[in-house]
Amino acid sequence: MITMKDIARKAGVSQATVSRVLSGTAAVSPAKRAVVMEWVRKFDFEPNRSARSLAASRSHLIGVMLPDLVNPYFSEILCHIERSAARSGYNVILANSEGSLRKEREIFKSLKARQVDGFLAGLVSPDSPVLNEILKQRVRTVVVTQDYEGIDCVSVSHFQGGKLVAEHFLESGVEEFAFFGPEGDEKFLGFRDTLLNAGTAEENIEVIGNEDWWLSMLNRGFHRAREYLACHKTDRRLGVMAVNDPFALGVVHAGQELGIRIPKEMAVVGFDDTFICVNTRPTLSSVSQPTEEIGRLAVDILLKRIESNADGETDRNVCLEPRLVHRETS
Amino acid sequence: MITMKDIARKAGVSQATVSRVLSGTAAVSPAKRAVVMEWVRKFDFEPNRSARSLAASRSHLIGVMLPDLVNPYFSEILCHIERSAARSGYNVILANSEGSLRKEREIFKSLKARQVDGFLAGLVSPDSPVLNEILKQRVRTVVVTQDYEGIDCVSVSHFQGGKLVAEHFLESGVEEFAFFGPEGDEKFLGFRDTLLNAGTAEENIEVIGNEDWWLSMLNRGFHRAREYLACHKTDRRLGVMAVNDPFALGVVHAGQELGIRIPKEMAVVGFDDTFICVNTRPTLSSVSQPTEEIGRLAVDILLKRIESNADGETDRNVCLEPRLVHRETS
DNA sequence: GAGGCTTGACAGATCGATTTCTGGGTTTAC
DNA sequence: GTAAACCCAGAAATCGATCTGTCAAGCCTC
Repeated sequence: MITMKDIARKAGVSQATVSRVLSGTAAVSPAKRAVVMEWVRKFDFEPNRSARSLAASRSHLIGVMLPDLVNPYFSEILCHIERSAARSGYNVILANSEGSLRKEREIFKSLKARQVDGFLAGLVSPDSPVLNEILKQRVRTVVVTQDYEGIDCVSVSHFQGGKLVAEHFLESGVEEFAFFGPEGDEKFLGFRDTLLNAGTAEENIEVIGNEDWWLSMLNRGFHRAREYLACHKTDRRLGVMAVNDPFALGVVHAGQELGIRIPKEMAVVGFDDTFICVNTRPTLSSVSQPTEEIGRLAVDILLKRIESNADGETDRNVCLEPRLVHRETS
Repeated sequence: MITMKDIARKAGVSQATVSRVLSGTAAVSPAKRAVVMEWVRKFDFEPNRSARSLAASRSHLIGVMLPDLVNPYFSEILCHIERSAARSGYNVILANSEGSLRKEREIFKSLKARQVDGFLAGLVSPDSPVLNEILKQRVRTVVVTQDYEGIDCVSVSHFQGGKLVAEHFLESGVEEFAFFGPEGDEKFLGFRDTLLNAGTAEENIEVIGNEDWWLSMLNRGFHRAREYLACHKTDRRLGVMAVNDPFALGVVHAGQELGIRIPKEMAVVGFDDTFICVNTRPTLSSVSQPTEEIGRLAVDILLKRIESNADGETDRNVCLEPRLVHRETS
């Protein structure tokens, strides 16, 4: 392997000078700079990043931890994160917590040991043990898709999203309501609050799938939905809100199999407005989140923290507005 | 930051001993080992990976380069790669080439500088400039989803996949054929070969979307399909094979908008059999690729190369068989 | 109990960069 | 004309681990 020392010897300068030329941290005379650059080009030299990280204690690496990689919502965010990071000369080290708090902790620990300059994390739940670490400022982190006090966050108000869906259902004459997803989810709270405030009776709001629902979302969603719908015969119009699009698709699919007419007898609204929505029949109504903006902003905020060493400042908490995209399932 | 030296001092042993305990490379007496481990736990110590990489010239990092992250096919593979790697104590550094040869080269160069122990790469095309680098064994690489001579590859025979679709179309009385995707694609070759061998006239086989089709696949697919179908009125049954599922969905969607009955007037088959297929109406026929196996095998092969230092051996070229999954669009 | 072998542990070199310290040579200032 | 300021560049320390060389201690064996 070719090192800076080699370049220095070839160019007849000291190693320090080569370093200065490459990192641009200090002035070097044009003449020497040119000689160095020539040899750098000749050998197609790239400085060893491990050595660089060690010496400078900056890795130009950001850790990205997400609870799921197959859900297109996270894929999209990941994609935009990677792009923004690459543009700024950072690489992304990816880890999937698969919805497990244990893995979340392990990942944090191991990536911290990798000297990542910062984290972008979609957390599994508000009970996540890594929240403490983040709060203690042990690792620079921007949380994506959730919103916590005292931490940099880029999120969409899920509460607001739930509210939008509830309002939409109420306007369109839905009388019974179901939420497919975990009860503690903000969007459910927004959904329920709005319904209750509008005078809906508590017993007309049901929650399905309140256990660990992350893995094999799709089949689970479909099967739970079929189960539920099969024994829930009624002639009042049902409105189902799902925790995400794949789940909503499972519900639609199950409904179709059982001969339930959509949206006449049952309205379904998903969440995240992933690209699936427009490519399914009927097209799926969903709550849209600006994934590009989320990814881009998260990286921006994190890099600003990193590069200005601005830890003391108050948290930059960006909350974007969701939008209900009304399509054929509602 | 707490280092091995600190642990050594606390435990009253030398740094080397701490290193041995942690990496298990040499024997240490149970007594000392216990003392060391105690302090490691007490401080929740993790050795600095940059330093470790530098000294051992092993990073336990693998670079994953894919041409697209939004297409669920790649998401799934990525997900399985990440999981397998994590299980073996490796982290994944992710880069998206976005279908650009220039980016592919840059990514390779920069990740090589990061001292990755190896690469998993889905290449953009057989002209990719990084193929040379790989062949020269400059970087240990396993190519996923394509098959090249003299390189470790894990792939599915796309040719065979195309053949399956062609046979399926022929059996079900399709008379005109279209392929949505780049002409050079192996699956198209398999598709066309089979058709020609069966006596189909060349002018009944059309290729649409022969330019750079990677970006914003979906809208492109839909619009191109609508364009094509609108001016392609005929009463002979049309069979469309698409280069991937999102693209196929675009075709279905376009067909529906134009009032074309599916599968009666037009049969559509996608590729990759991603989870979208079963969650769209009509359900989408597709050629299935075992993404889990691909991801797992790719990691296995790469790690075996890395850990046994077995560079000289012949390439391990795994070619998996595709399977046609027949659903409602055909 | 002397010599050979194994085992355990330390000191120190090393990996390949960054960065501080230092000093020679120039320019600016008064 | 001398002092102060400044710019460049080299030597050497440093980052935090791994790994080699060395030596002491313990255990057999004869």
